[in-house]
Amino acid sequence: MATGTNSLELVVLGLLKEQDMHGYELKKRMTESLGLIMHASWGSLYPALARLEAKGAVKAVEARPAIPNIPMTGSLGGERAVFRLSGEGPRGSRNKKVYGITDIGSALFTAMLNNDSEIDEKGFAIRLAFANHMDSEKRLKMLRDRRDLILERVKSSRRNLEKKRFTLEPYVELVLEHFRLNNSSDLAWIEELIAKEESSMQTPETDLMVSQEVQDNL
Amino acid sequence: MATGTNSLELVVLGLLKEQDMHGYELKKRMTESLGLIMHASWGSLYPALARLEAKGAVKAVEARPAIPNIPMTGSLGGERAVFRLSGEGPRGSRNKKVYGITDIGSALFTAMLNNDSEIDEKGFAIRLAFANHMDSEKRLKMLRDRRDLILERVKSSRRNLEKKRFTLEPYVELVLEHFRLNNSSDLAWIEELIAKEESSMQTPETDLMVSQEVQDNL
DNA sequence: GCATCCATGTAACCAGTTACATGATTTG
DNA sequence: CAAATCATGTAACTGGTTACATGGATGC
Repeated sequence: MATGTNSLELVVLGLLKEQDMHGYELKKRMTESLGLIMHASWGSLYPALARLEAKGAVKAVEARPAIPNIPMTGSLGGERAVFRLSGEGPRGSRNKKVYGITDIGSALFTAMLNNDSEIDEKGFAIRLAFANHMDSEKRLKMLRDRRDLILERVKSSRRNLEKKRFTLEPYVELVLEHFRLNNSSDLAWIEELIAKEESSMQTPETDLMVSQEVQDNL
Repeated sequence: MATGTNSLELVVLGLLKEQDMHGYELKKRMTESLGLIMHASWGSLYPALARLEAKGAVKAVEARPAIPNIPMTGSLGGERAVFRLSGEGPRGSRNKKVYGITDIGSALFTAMLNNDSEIDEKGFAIRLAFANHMDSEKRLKMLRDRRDLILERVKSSRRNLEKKRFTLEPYVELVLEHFRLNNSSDLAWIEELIAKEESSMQTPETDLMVSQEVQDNL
């Protein structure tokens, strides 16, 4: 069972990796930055958080540390600040349940992100959105898999159209044509990403994303 | 609840409108002609058929009386069915259960097709695919609604990007950019369809919105 | 005569939705 | 102090999925 393909949990973990947040904030942030890609309703977000908490992937923390200008280094193990921070979020804090990601959560995030069995459009977009947390081999593999999948789909559609023994209704033809165009455009985009990825592999040093990843794993 | 916007049922009815079919055939046909747009699994198709039958929207018929225009290789099956069938139930010669659409089904199809509350991408594509069964006013309304929705989405995304107080991860930016491009392309396509629809309507005295837009374009 | 398609269905599960229920805090 | 917004959650439902169970027909 590829039960690890829960996109929402992946996104929650990905956002909590950046900074501690409570549910409401999480959703706001989600729609603000990823709104075009995906969205979540309260009825899915809170249960997702509860599931993650039950797994030990996230845990409630007392307060949110100030938005770090510099990536934190020593946040592990030590108690988070018990004191109120003067310049914190726009609203005061009570009743809020601020979540932070745990080591288990980080591991789960990586596992979900690297889980190859994801195939659908949205899942791909989400994984790609967090692709700076993957190593470039995995990234490349994901891109190539996606390309192959689309290619296969297009080919099979063309095959079906050729051997078709029936007349398509006019609007079906229209929609199909548009979908084919979209597929081509997606394909071109992915090919471009693959090319970029490949060329950047040949100059492995000074890769921002890699160094970020290294930082994350510390 | 039964009035829901069930895409699968809509498609089933739409296909049965063309010709009588049994479940297996239905699915084959579905993936052959609409494969890029949607797909169904056995576990969803057969229950959908059962639901439609329970509603009286489809019923099992003996053989396929069918559409004479489209040459089919299924005449052999028809012969056999006629041969074996005398007092038997609607369940055909083999174990096949050939379905036909009823008047109720036709009405349901129209109702679903004209149901405005549909908003998501797939639902739109499917409705558009069967848009030759809508009258052109409804078609136009659907197209405009879709255009407005995408427009709104793009605007809101742009708004969020402007006021953003956080740094987007690099790949998020990348994916977002692609989604924005896709939205633009969709938008252009829909505008084109709208224009075509308007020009083919040629009933200037009735539709206020059309005349307004025509004025704008002058 | 055995594999492979054709053909129909059920059961368990899954990720998500809408609608509901509740209450705290801020602001005009 | 009322309205809006912030904030968290539950319940019932929806529209699917995969895996399973079964068996007839075809073809090699």
